[in-house]
Amino acid sequence: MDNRDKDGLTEREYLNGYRMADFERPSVAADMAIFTVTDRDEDNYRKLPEKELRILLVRRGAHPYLGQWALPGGFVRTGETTESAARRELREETGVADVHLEQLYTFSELGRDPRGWIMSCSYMALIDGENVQVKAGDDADQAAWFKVSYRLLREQRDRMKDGYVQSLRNELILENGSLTLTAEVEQRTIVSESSTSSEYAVFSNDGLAFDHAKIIACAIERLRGKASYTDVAFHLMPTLFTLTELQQVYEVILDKELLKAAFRRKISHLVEETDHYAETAGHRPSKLYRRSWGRLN
Amino acid sequence: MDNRDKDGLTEREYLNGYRMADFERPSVAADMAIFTVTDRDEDNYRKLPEKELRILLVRRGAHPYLGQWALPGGFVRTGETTESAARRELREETGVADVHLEQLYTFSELGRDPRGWIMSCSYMALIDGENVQVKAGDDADQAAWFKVSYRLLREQRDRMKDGYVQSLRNELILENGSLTLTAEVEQRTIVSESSTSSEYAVFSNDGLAFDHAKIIACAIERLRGKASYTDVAFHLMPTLFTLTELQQVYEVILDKELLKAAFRRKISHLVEETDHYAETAGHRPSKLYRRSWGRLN
DNA sequence: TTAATAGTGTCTTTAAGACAATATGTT
DNA sequence: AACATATTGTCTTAAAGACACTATTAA
Repeated sequence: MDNRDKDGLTEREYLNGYRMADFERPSVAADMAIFTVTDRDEDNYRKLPEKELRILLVRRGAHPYLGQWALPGGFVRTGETTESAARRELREETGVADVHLEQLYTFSELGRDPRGWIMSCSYMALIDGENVQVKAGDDADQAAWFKVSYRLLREQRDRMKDGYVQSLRNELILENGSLTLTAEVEQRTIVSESSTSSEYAVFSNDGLAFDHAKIIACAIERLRGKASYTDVAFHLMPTLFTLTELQQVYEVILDKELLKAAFRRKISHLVEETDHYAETAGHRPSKLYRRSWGRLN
Repeated sequence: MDNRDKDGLTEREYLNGYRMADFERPSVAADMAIFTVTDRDEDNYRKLPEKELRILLVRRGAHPYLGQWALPGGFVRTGETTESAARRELREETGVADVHLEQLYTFSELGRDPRGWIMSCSYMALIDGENVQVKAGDDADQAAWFKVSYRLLREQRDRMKDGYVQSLRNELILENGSLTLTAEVEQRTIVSESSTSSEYAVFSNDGLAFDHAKIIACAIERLRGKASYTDVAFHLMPTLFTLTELQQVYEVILDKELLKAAFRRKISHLVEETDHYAETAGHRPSKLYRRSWGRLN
């Protein structure tokens, strides 16, 4: 380890004399798509409540994008990793510490923030519905949970000489009470012999700050993807739950109905019965299950 | 849009007066795991050559990690996105422009670079074997293609009160001629009711600079994952190829043998026959296929 | 003819889709 | 009994695994 470089310096000597080169550096922010699933109030008390996927947004009280809604987030500070910055913001915003957090993507397009050169390392967080301490809906921090809808509007595929271009136009609708934010996000994928490249473009955008519509689209697609081949969705569940609730959570994530019998077969090895039953309401009560740590695959 | 903030400023006024806050900012590098697949020379000319997965590494000519091997990469400069920085480095390093490039993960652990606060936004690139202009093996830029082997050494799962901890210890071996770099990378996943978190730790490391063993592990796992449910692997193929070659490429990526009949069924809708045949060598010649742009799913 | 690979056929196993039948609470 | 959901059974369909058989070339 006392290798010497072309100037005859050891590593220690080199580093002692090292000044971080004097070029401009970007700011890096950690922004988060925090999801939870909640019950929608049901008029008929004998019917089961429907589930809704919700995301936490914060109303901006300062320029830029004053008054618009943004993902919770903030700059990564000295001594922090992007993940610890995300956790700090999460704690500040929701008071919850123990949540599922995973990195999504780092956005670095020029001009994504009018204040200057700012990258966003984005994260997805999942919180179980019962842990959602309010701080939502109240006006304290101007944070609120928005119901999420993300649906394919148009699909187009154009054949090229050596490949094709595929455009998936999705409509993102975020609702909180009478407040509705909408955006159209297009995912354009160019596939050729030598490469596949995919990027998001925001078409219309009503009420969302920065490029956060892109980040939200990216998060939803990640959530859908992982829900179908991993067990992340369990992080949206409370400790005890019924199989119907579990299925509803999958359905609201995937935005698609599932067959009951097949669903139960598929997740049977991930859960185990308990002795408890759901407090019933006008019909046969269902067993409560918990997540099983037996042998998963 | 002439919203005024609490100081009575419009957005334009605010931005004109805005100085990027004076806290320290990180440097951001773009580092790349560039893969290709090449033939191994075969002694018996009647046998088919085996395929090898290879990765491009660069020998460091300066501190830190002088003399060790690193992923190609460099700092993101003003006016660049992380992706354009990656493309620039790729062009400088290989001369190839049109390759498959996808973002992997942003590493930001403190101390990952002794020079200071430096994040790495990592990318995976795939180049088809025939496009690999040398610049490999030659000593020009001290860049070389290393054969990749990444195998599970040990798997362990410890049950916890509300979850489990899983450790997957993998051995990474990179070979170029008589030069061998090795590292043991452990992926530790902690699964609890409320979260799943996964991180890499490097145990032993012989010859790889920085935390690049982690990045390489991450890239290999991404490549394996995507190969099994997308068609990225085609980006490692030349325009015309035999089905056996295609299968070999899948096998070398997944590090596992596949059944011929099943494999052909599975990829049949992704390829189309041509009139050409492989130049034969002591046995029945095989048809050449090309990628099909018909209807993919 | 033999070595070696190319290409296909088919039986089995497993998982998913579809849908119906039965069970058990409350009102 | 009627309502509403819970839970299970089973037939069908589709995909994957396993393995063997036939085909075709050069040496």
